[in-house]
Amino acid sequence: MTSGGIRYEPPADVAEALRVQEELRSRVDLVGPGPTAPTTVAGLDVAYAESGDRLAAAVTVLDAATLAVVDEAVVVGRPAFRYVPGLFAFREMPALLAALDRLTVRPELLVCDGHGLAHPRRFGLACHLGLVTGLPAIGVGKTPLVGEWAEPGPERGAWTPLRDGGEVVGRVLRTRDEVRPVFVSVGHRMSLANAADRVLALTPRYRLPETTRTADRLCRQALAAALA
DNA sequence: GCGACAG
DNA sequence: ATCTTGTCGC
Repeated sequence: MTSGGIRYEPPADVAEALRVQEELRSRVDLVGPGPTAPTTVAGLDVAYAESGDRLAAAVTVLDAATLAVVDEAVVVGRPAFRYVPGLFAFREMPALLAALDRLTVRPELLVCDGHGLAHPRRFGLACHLGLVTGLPAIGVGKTPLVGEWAEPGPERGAWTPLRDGGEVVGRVLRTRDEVRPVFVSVGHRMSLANAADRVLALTPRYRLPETTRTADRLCRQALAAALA
């Protein structure tokens, strides 16, 4: 049980969701620095049915050194909120927490498929998940939501700051040579530099972290099985 | 008012 | 997110 059996009620509407973000944002730990050599790292991802009314949320826990999957859990359910940019977390949170609850191993770090601080109100999915579970968390987005940046160098490891409203909210990080960069931001209890290091440690071969790749495969197959 | 907008 | 044809390359 990773979330400690945390209860999580989705908001009734957009106004309430905004109030919840406003209330929780101040409780995010932006100091970190978080684990530099974690033993286990979890990846979280969600797959949706084309009808849009069903989803599968998966969590995979990897041995941080070998990147082998040591635990996993997946739940099929319904989106808890309609998709609204900036309120994305409310959609997947209940299912992801349910999946986390089914883990046997409590991971030392959560790698989320979406942003953390790189969010219009500095409270993206990674912040929300980290805060609710109490675990260190980072966000790895495939496309930007907010901010401006300069193109990082072409080699793996190159990065540039992602800035929004004058503040650095993340890093645009190249995880593979000559491949489109990813957007890394702090979720909870992590420093930005450590978050970027952890992402590089999870991307020995592909653009996206192994954690999100394994979670992605798991939720897709679970959704297909559930719909069959 | 118009366009942008994680997954 | 999901749909979707072809295409380039290991």
